[in-house]
Amino acid sequence: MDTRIHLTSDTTCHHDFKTNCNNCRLNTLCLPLALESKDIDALDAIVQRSKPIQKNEYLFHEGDPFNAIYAVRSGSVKAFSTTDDGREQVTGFYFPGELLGMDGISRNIHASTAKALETSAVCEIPFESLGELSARIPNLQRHFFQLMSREITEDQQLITLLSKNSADERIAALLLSISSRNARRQLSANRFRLPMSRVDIGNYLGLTIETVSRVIGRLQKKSVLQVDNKEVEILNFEALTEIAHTKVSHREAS
Amino acid sequence: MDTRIHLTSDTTCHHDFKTNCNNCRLNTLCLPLALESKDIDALDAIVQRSKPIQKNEYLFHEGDPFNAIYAVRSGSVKAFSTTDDGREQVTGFYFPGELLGMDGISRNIHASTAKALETSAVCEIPFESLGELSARIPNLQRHFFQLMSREITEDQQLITLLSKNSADERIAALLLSISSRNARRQLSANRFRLPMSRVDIGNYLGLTIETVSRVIGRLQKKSVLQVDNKEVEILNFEALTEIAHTKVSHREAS
DNA sequence: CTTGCTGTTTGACCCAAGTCAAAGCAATGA
DNA sequence: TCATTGCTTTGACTTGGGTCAAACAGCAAG
Repeated sequence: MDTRIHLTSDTTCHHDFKTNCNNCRLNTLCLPLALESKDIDALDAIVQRSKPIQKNEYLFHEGDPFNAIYAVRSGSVKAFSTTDDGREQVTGFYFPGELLGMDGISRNIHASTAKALETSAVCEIPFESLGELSARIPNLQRHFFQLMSREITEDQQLITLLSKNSADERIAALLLSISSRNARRQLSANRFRLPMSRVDIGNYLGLTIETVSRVIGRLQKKSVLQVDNKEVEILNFEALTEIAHTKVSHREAS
Repeated sequence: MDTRIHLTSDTTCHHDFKTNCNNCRLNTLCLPLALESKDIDALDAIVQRSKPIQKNEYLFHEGDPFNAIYAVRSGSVKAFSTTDDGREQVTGFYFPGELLGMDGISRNIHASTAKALETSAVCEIPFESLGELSARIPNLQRHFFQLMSREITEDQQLITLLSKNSADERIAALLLSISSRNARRQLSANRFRLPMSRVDIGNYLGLTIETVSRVIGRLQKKSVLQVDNKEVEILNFEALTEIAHTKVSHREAS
């Protein structure tokens, strides 16, 4: 049998209520989506919940053996990989209800490092067990395929953003992405706190911090945003959307 | 006009011998990898082979209902998506033994368009059947998870390339990628024909055709490459590798 | 052969974003 | 209280690669 230390719901006693996938507020976003209650119980049985991890703590490192994928329960996490020459590339920010670590499946080794941007709680989903369960629950298999596929399409959107869009467009697109992910969790789409630093934003979007800062300044001057350090308020949603989609007259391709 | 072609197993009679996954030269690269012979037969039973598709014909279009993924058997294919404002972003080039179309799983609609760069043959793998088969053959499920994960890691490498590297580095990296994929298929790593146009290269790498042309010119002047239109010879592999990894003194991040 | 079409190369110029430098502004803590 | 440390902002300057334009090369059709 499985020799991993088993975290029973007992270890979650620190919390006010017994956490499980069935009563998790995020189960309409996360892996349990579209599962029947009994299937959620089966999934729940393999999911391990840990006590919160602190800001700047790591969930896993690039090169670590891959055993599990992770779902963010609260807080936020950034994933990044390190290039040959030691530079980092932030490949994603993950919010509650979102899954990370799927890039480790291909070589059975984590391809990126995951670091908490703030105090966060995560669910660990052992991949071996998830595979077995998927083989028995077609809906789970399909849904997991879909989540991996979504990661692919999101990466491809980022590729397009980096390849074709100006600094202003990139920043606008990131803010809109965060906004819509907030909305998905019933939080304000117009007012939120950025959990990541300017450095992280710049790194993610392929820009320097100076450019990030200047763009944000520019958007404030245009009354599109109101930014106080990490607190963001979108004053003009329309305008921001407009900026994100502005076509810079590139020549047509292929 | 819709140039899509209809794939039925009947159409494979045109070939000299019965093609199947078991005797396919690519079965050590493709989906059958690591399957036992009888499992390969099961996979083979769901795979549909078509007669070759011509240059510039489409395999599927962005927005089409998603039913199958595709494996390139010969030739080459490019995938691209179209942005709101009508510009294209090439998201990948696919060579024999490589799978494409996995970005369609998430929304059950193809997220990109696939177009043959030259006369090519592909295998169509109905996704529904692949899911069922995966549930019965653990190795197949695992391998397919791995192939999707590889797509993710490769997209993330492209993200890093676009976000952090100069034009020279991007071109060098692409050439090395094509070279190593050729080697994987027992073809020359030093001499090959680029199936895609300069426009496609530029589009993929986030550069204009002029820049692509200039960089290639520069690499020829340095005797790293010998290029005649689409024919490429790598004269100095070391140097090319060096160029691909050159650290442009960016400031450190995060 | 010429004409037209499509893709590639080359040159001259320009600008968005990178670089360098310095100042501002929290938060922490002795 | 005032250093200390780590962001973030702002300004002045530079540059890689984009833009525009023109020439060139390959190839198919007439």
